[in-house]
Amino acid sequence: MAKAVQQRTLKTRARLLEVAQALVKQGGYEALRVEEVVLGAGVAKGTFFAHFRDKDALMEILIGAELDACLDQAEAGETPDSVDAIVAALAPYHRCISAERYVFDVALRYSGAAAIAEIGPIARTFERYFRLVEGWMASGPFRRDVSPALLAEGVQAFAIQALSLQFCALHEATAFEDRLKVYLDAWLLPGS
Amino acid sequence: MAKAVQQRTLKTRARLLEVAQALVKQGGYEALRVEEVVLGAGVAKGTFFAHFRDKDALMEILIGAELDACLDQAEAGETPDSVDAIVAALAPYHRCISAERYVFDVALRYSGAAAIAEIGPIARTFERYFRLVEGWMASGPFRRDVSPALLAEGVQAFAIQALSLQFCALHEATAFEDRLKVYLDAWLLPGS
DNA sequence: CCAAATAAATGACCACGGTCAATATTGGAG
DNA sequence: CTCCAATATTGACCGTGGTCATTTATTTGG
Repeated sequence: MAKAVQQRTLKTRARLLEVAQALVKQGGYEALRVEEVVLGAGVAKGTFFAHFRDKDALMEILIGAELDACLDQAEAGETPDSVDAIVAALAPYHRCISAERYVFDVALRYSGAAAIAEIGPIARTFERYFRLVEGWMASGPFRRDVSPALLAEGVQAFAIQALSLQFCALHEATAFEDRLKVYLDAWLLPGS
Repeated sequence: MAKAVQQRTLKTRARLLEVAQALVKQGGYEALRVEEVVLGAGVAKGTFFAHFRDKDALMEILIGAELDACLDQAEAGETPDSVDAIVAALAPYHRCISAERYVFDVALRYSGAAAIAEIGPIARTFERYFRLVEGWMASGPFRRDVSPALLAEGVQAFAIQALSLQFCALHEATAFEDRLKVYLDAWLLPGS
C-alpha cells in the first residue's frame, strides 16, 4: 500500500491555511473568498475542496483556533470567584466571537454538530467553555441548589443572549458586559 | 406626482408570496429556489428582487408569519402559572422555529436587526415573545427578586439554548422540553 | 386624448461556492 | 530503477443568488 498521506498534501494544506489566515487578518472573515485563497496559495480551486469540505470548514478551523487561544488565556488566569471576575475572564472569548457579525453567525451555526462523527473546532471550543465554567461554578461562592453543569449551561445561554443583543437594534443602549453581569447576578446569586 | 404604488405591484407581490408559500409547503424552506418562485409566478428574476431585498427578506416574511400564528395561539390560551404550563404554551412556537435547522438559523440571524430602521418580521416575533412571557412573569408564582423583563429575557435565552442543543450531536439524549423545564425550574423558581 | 414623467418588469449578465472526470505526482514493491 | 496503484491536482463547468441598463406599462398634467 502506498503511503497514506503524502508530504505534498501537508504542504498544500498548510499553504492554504496560511494564505487564508493572512487574508482574514487584512480584510476580516466575511470578505474572505475561496478564489483569493487558492490564488495566493498557487493551486487550483478544486484543490481547496480536496482539503476542506467547504468554505465553512476552513472558517471553522480559523475561528476555532482564535477561540481556543482565548480559552487558553482564560484557563491560565486565576479561578474567578465573582460574577465580575467571570465576565472579565471570559471577555477575550466574547470579544473574539463578536468581533464580526459574520463570525458570530458561523460560530452559532457550528456550536453544535450535525452528527456525532463530525464535531468541529468551534463545537469543541463551546465544550471547552462549558467545562471551564463548570469548574468555576463548583469552586466559587455561587448557588448550590442546582448542579455546576446546569449553572455552566446557563452562563453559556446568557452569554449568547447578551452577544445576540449586541447586534440587535432594539437593545443598543446597554453595553454587553453590563448586561451579562445583570444576567449572571440573577442566575448565579438569586435572592441576594 | 404619480401614484406612489400601483395595484399591479400588489398583485405581483401577492403572487410571489403565494407561490413561495406553496413551494415551502411542498419542499420545506431550505429547498426553496428564487428561480422556482419567479417561474411559478410568471415573472422575471429581476422582478423578485424589486419586491424583496434578497431571498432572506422573503424567508423572513414567510417564517415570521408562521411564528406570529404560533404566538396568536399562545396569546389565546390561559395565562400559564407554572413552568410546565409555560413550556406547553410556547410549544407551538418552539416546534415551528425548530422544524428545520435552516429555519432556526435564519430566525437566529434575524432575531435582532441590523439597524433601527429595519426591524423585520422575525425580530418582531422575538419582541412579541418577550412581551408575552414578561406578562406571564408578572402574574405567575415566580421569583420576585428580579424584574419580569429580566425573567422573560432569561426564558428566551434558555429556550434558544435548549433549541440549539436539539441540533447538537453532543446532547441528543435529553428531549427539548425536558431540558427547557430543567432550565426554567432553576431560573424561575430558585431554591425550591 | 396625447405626451411627458414615473414606476414596474425584463433578462442578459456577474460573483462565488462547489463538482467531477481527466491528468499528474508520489512512493513503495519487485 | 521501473512500474503502477494510490493519492493529489487541475480547471472547465454548474447552480443559484443577486445586479442593472433597457424596455414596457401606468399615471398624470395639459
